[in-house]
Amino acid sequence: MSKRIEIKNLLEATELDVKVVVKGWVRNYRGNSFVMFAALNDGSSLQNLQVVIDIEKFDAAELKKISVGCSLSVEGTLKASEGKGQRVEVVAETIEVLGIADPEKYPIQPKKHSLEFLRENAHLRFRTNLFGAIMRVRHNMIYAIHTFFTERGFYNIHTPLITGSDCEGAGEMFQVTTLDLNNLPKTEDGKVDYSEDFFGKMTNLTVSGQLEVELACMALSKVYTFGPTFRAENSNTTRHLAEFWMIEPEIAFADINDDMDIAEEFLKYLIQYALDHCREDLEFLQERLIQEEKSKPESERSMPLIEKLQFVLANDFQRLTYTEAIDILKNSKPNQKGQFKYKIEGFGADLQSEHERYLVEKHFKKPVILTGYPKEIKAFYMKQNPDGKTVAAMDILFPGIGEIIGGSEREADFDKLNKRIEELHIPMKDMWWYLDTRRFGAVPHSGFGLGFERLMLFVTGMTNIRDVIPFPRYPKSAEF
RNA sequence: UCCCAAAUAGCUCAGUUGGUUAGAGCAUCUGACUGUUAAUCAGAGGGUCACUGGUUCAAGUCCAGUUUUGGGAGCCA
Repeated sequence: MSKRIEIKNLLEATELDVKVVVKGWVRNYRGNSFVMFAALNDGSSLQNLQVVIDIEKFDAAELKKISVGCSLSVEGTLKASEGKGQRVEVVAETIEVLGIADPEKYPIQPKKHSLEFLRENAHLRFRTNLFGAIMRVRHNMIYAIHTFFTERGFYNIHTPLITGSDCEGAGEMFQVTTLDLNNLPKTEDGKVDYSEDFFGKMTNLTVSGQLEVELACMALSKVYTFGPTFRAENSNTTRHLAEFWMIEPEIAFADINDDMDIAEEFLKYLIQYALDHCREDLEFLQERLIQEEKSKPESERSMPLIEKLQFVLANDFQRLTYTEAIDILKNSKPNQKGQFKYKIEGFGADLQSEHERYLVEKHFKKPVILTGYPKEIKAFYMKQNPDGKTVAAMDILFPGIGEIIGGSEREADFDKLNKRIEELHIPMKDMWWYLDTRRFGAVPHSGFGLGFERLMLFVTGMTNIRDVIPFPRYPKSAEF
């Protein structure tokens, strides 16, 4: 007998009445004392394949082993379905139960489960329609990211996950050590003696690959890093993870406008790719959202998922400066009526998520790119504008997500960068290598960071970031 | 970390002003039914009411602490 055929291919097959081998997991099992029906799924498609089992032809003890969650290998004939719910089905001739799933103990039922329950069973949640769809979309987005950059002459640089610099400034870090925590070597003044540690110094998991990818940029011109990043912030929200994946391109000879152009093109490319390659899964996700929002009043319901994605493609992102945004917010109704928790008084205010949401969801009603932030609220490496008070930073704000991309033109001038580092008292003794990019052949360059799971939230319409990554890591949670 | 809410059967939930033996639907098990679509119908089993302590004649219900979960905030991607 031939090799197994993936269910996706069988469902699309035009040649019927042929012998096939199909393998997968039973999603549903029902019938009567004469004929049983097993809905089989192998992950190749959202759709299940119906396996028809004529009870007379099989050993009763073997059939008894079949239940929801078990794995089967089936040989049979692909036929036009006699029933109404599907085009084709496989009439089984031999069935082997590869692995049983005790129905008293298997937690995934053929019904809707709460996302909380599935998070507690994250090891099994892949076996649901929802997480199958999410993981297929996730894979397609990963592939599209590499395709986008490859097509444009970018090189993928693997930046280190273990870093010896402690001044990246992007958040709290997880320490990496092989020292015996119960018996730490100490220096004469009583501090931990890191010269005894594996790397001979204190090391952490990276919070960003940007500084390293800038080094490669100063030779390869167009580069990107796409890897996991780690933040030890104690943040418990639907938008933060302790371990998440970030895409950080860095482009030589590009200014802040080039940076915005490519960031917008990038996001639109990824959304278009999802629409072109994940249609069935997106339709499923859309339907799920519609069902979920049925309890809400009509005015609070959001645009259907696919329509929302198409809307983003069809419209230019609204570009404006931080100063212009402050003006809009200052004069906005909620600000004047005191409906904002943090009132906008004028230049210098850090925008809170309520303000970003107002701009994106109420005022412009589309994605917004904000530029020219006050230097005080942005990172040290951003290019200082001639006005002496703002930097060439840009944030892309998406509805429902908030900041999806943060980027900037980098300060290429050694003296200006060094002065900023001194002003902020950043400990740069371990960062001599970064400053060398400005000492030797510095060029204007720009880049940005896209939080991959935030993109996934937008594309899938999911609302909790813990549901768009296979194994979420967040405070008090590293079970699976 | 802060604010608000919640934790009852495998799952989703109900449980009145504190008062006999804590309920339902789904799932599971048994049976019925010749093609089902989250099949249907009948019956059965299934509970340390998150944990610890307190108030009370009496606590799933009230109080305190702890843990976990959800929503929001901060930090950010």
